[in-house]
Amino acid sequence: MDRKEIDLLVHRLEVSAGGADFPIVTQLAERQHDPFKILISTVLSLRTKDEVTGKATEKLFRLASTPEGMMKLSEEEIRQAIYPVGFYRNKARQIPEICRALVERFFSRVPDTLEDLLSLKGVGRKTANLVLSLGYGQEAICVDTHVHRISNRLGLVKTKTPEQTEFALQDTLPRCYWSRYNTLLVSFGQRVCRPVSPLCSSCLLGDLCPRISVTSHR
DNA sequence: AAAACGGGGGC
DNA sequence: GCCCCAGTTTT
Repeated sequence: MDRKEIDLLVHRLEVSAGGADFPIVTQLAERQHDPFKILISTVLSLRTKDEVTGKATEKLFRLASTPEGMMKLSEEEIRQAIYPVGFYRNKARQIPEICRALVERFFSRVPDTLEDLLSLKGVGRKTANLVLSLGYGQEAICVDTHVHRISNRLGLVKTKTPEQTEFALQDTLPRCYWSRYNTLLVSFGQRVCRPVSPLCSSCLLGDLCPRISVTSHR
């Protein structure tokens, strides 16, 4: 795919995804420039729907809004605040640990490099790249299941794992699109090009989509 | 009753 | 690479 086709693809994705008035885009924008909030809400969001995690994040931040405060919360307090995100074993336990690590190792600040972020227990490539992209305004490709699935569905990459997708997209997409592509594909993936029963009738990709029986592969 | 959900860790 | 984790909603 050459530069012109990529430009067109990104533009059509933008239109199909509903542009800036899509709730997720708005929500993400509101959290911008607060890396700590982005980090915590992303940990909460793992395998959980976004509307749920948005509310949970607000409730949790009402209890404590800094790493110092949050590391003192008990698992039970956190569990109550973040209901019903699920996966409490991981989340309610990891959040104070992450906060403690921030305080002890990073002067109570969220790191702004991939390596430092990945050193936090419970933070993987998806979370780390989202913090870089949204929290620090760096161009970073953040690959979740939506980005992985659709990038392959569109034939943009041919990869097996999310990590391979991340590197393949770095080779394929011009850097100026990296962060935009993240947000776009998440909206597009949740709203239009869903894992099952995709809404092809309201998709505007047209001939840019291979349209090989959409149900036959992810 | 299954599958799905902005994954990550341990091995 | 594979397996485990584990709660709520959607199909």
